Amino acid sequence: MARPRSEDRRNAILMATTELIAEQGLGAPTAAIAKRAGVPNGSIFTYFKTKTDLLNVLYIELSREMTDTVLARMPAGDDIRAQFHHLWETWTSWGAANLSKRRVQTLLNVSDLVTEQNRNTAYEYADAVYELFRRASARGALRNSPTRYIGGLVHGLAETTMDFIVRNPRKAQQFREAGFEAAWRMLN
Amino acid sequence: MARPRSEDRRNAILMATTELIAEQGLGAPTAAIAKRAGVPNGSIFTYFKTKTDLLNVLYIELSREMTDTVLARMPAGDDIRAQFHHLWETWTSWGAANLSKRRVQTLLNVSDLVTEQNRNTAYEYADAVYELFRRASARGALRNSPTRYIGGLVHGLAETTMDFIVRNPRKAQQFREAGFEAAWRMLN
Amino acid sequence: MARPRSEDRRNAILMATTELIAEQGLGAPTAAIAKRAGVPNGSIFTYFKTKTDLLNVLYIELSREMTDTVLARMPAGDDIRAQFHHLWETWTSWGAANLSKRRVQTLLNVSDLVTEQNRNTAYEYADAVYELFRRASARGALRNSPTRYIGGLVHGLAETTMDFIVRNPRKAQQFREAGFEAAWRMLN
Amino acid sequence: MARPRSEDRRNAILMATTELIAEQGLGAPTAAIAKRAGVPNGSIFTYFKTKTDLLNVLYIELSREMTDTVLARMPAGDDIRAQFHHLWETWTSWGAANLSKRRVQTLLNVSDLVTEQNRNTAYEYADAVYELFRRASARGALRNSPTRYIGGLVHGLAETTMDFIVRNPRKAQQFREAGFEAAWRMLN
DNA sequence: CATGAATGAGCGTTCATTCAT
DNA sequence: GATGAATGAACGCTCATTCAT
Repeated sequence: MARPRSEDRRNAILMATTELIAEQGLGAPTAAIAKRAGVPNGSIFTYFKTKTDLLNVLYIELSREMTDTVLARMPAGDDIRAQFHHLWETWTSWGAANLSKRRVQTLLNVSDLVTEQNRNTAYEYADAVYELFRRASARGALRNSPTRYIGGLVHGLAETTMDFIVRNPRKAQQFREAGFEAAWRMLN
Repeated sequence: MARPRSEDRRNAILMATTELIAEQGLGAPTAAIAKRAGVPNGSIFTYFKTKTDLLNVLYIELSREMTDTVLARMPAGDDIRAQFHHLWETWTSWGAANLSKRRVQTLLNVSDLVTEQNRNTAYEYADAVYELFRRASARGALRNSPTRYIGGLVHGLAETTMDFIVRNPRKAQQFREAGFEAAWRMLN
Repeated sequence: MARPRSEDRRNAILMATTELIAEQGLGAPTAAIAKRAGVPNGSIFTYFKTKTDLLNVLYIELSREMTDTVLARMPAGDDIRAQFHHLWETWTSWGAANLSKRRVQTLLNVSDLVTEQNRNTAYEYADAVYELFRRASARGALRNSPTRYIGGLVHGLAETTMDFIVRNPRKAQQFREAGFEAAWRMLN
Repeated sequence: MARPRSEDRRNAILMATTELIAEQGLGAPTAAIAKRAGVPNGSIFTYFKTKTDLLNVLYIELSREMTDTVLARMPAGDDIRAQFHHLWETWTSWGAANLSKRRVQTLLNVSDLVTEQNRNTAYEYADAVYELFRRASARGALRNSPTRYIGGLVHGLAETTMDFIVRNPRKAQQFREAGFEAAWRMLN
């Protein structure tokens, strides 16, 4: 009966958080976030219990968005190279096009604000991605390594590749292709 | 020219900084660092102009230590695989044995506190390392990629490998070996 | 005129307030009180104009309950000692059995939230009690002192006695008896 | 070698705290206290770790001051009535002359901010006072009651008496005398 | 130079009250 | 009337840096 919580406000806060964290780091003040989002500073805390909670939610949402992006329109069938290629392209494209989101992910990944539980949740959500890694590496040097380790390795390569694409966008295609080939060789 | 016991203090501060940043993140208060170092809190600012300056110096010192470590006892001659193997072993061993230092490096790498200039200085100091990467990849998929990019890719793999070694020390050798083989394939 | 289930809500709020103030002090948030009472937080302000108003009402209700308690089954007649004894017993028993209510009274008594007017209202409601004090002290050292002062003195003794009973319930009877005798001597 | 902590500043903070707590209650903001004391608001926390700590220190200091006051110039010898009278006079005089301090004591006494340990410290410091109570009541109704309980009873009487003196200063002498006589009878 | 107190802007969070639904 | 989100001033406390001693 009362005014319902507004999905828009919640999203505005999450977007503002992404922008400000990207600009100023994890220390970005909640008051500044609120201002950017166009809400009074107390409202942050009606939508998120603490700043840490806000950042955890953001972490989850960004992880999901990234996973959804790389899995969307994934080629069906058995052509693992094509599938891995699709993943690589959509991943690096998303990252290059979403600088703030990626920066926030990077900062949250190395911070100790995100709970282990939420890290696991994100991992599980990306199950299909890891399954792809596993299949791609089934006959290579990593065939006996934990899936999560393989995922970590690919993640490292993708991150570096996105960094260089962003720093030198004109050579984006070269980085993307060289990176893909390097990753594929690593797995095989 | 003589700096009485200054050098000791300076080092005490740098070590304390490493420990506290590793424990508490970049927000670790200078006063706490001073306390850990056993020096009065004002002293930090006689040895380093600002906290940012202190962190930049630390970044440089850690980079150098790491570079020195991987280059020490590097096999001479033409056996690039042996050389890369030596680098991989010393690197991951150093990282697994110096948790705090590595954590600080990670935090500083993603922070915007370290100046571009200092990042370059560290890069240049590691020249021989990058030269090794270049030679190791001279005939592979990355043969036309910038040396720094290649270095970034290897760095990503090493980081991931150290993370997993630390998290599961009993399988250290397996991660180290699988990681080496994966990196080598990536380069070739 | 009919107030549907209002009376229930009002009482639920008053009870919840008693509990929470006892637990957390006068700073207990209205939102927490509402939650404890099982009503939406806005409801507090439909039943009470402000938090201060709520506390004033509570003060009055607690005062009345206490007065009613000590006067209930009061022996009729002229035996003042018996009457004072009845009052002493019921008072200290009520206090020992109603920790939260007594704690709230204590906090409100020393706060400046309760209006002078409401303090007077409570005093007047307890008229018969004070009259008993006056008669009990009619020939003692306090014979010329204001009734309210005498009441204050007895109140102080009763409070201390209840504190000690609560802290050491196994000796309740000893405190109650010694306290009674002490009070009686004070008055005579 | 550095600037030493200033006893003056510390005292200024304690005095300002006393005044502001008396005026506004325990919720008086530390910033307002600092302003009143003429120090920057951060200074409060160089002299006291937290607001709670400040209040605990204040509690102790006020307790000591009161104890010192009532014991100063205490008549030597065996005349217990004279000694108790001295205590009663100095106590009620001190209380009537130090409104703010007494108000703060009252507020702290019922708050849960003061630790049990500090309450005990204050109690122990007042040892000679309690010893006097014990002797004064050695043959009365309270002869078998714990000293601390007896002290509590006397405390209640003194508090009430001071309240009435303050509210009606012209009758101060009457309250003081009647109160003394009442207390003495209670004890005997 | 050594020391550690001084400084005050800034932070995350709370909360009584209002008011849109 | 019932509901609970909206509001924003206020709070206790922190901290990099300065500077009196």
